[in-house]
Amino acid sequence: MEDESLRLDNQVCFTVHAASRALDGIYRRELRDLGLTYPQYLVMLVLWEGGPGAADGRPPTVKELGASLRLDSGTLSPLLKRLEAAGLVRRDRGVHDQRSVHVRLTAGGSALRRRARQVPARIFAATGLDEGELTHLRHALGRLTTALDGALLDTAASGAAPE
Amino acid sequence: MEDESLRLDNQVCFTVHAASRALDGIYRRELRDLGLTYPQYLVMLVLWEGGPGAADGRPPTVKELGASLRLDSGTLSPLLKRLEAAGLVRRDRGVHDQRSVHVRLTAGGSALRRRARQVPARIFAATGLDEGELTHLRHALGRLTTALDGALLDTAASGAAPE
DNA sequence: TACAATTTGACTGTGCACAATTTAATTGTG
DNA sequence: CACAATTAAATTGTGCACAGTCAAATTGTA
Repeated sequence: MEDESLRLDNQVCFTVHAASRALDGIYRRELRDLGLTYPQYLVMLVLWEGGPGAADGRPPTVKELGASLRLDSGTLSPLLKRLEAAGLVRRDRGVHDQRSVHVRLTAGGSALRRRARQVPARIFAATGLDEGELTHLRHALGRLTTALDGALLDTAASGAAPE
Repeated sequence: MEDESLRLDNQVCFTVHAASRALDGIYRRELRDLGLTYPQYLVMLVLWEGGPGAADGRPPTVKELGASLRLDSGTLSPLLKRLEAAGLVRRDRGVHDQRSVHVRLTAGGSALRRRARQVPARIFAATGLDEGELTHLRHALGRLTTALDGALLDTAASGAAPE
């Protein structure tokens, strides 16, 4: 047989994967009435909060949205177009820098916030965990993600050491 | 402002999502040489273990594979076709039940196991967590997934209670 | 045997995620 | 001003995930 700890990390990876999909399933159900998917909901959350540049009155760019949610343009561009088609956001080229696309809520997009208010409570209930467990889980996953991102930066090095 | 615990669960959901993607990125790097994606690697792991019906000498069906990995045929069918195209597995209709498709390793698929042996250790190292933390995380995520799956079964009920 | 119900897997369409490339606009430098 | 380098989005292609639908095969029952 093999080292138990090696088996263990596979299982952890699997449970992270499974939990992510289970969470996606719950959000799918809770957001169906709002016509949103989970990633779309995340984008709307950021916009409802005022966006990454909430300090300024300026609406956030695609790049800023992507940075705060860790999504790239290949994911965000079509997603934002769908939100625009649904009448929830507007996309306008920047005045100063024509490369930038600023994303702002429409009246309909802002109005949706009220209907989305009950979503977190329902998700919280579905998790079956209490506040302390969620906090602990959040910290553990945060450390995990930070470590993984760090490991991913050391790309070229750490070549396959034989044996 | 709002209840802090409501904010918290959104963050947990986000960290699960983020951790899942970070993990996917690490696996992408570690499995590139083997020509596998993470879900494909999971399928190969199950097959290397002998499959869900390891007790019998019988190779597992697509349905059995899906049950053990929580993947449905819409995901598994094309995935297995890619593994077959890569020469790693063979798919044969069952003799007794022509509806079933049995999946078995080819010689190449079995041989790949040796090259994949070092993968778990590298992933384990990349997580930056020790065995105890991984165990704890695994249990917490397991409870979370179980609760979410349970909540997902109570679909029709729990209608939107207003107020 | 004939037929309805169930089971199984494939197929289609939508959407997320990421890598790689492309295009357009800006900035820096001579 | 001209031109190279950089930056921002969009686009393309591959693959995962799931809902919904479909066809084929089996099973149960009359």
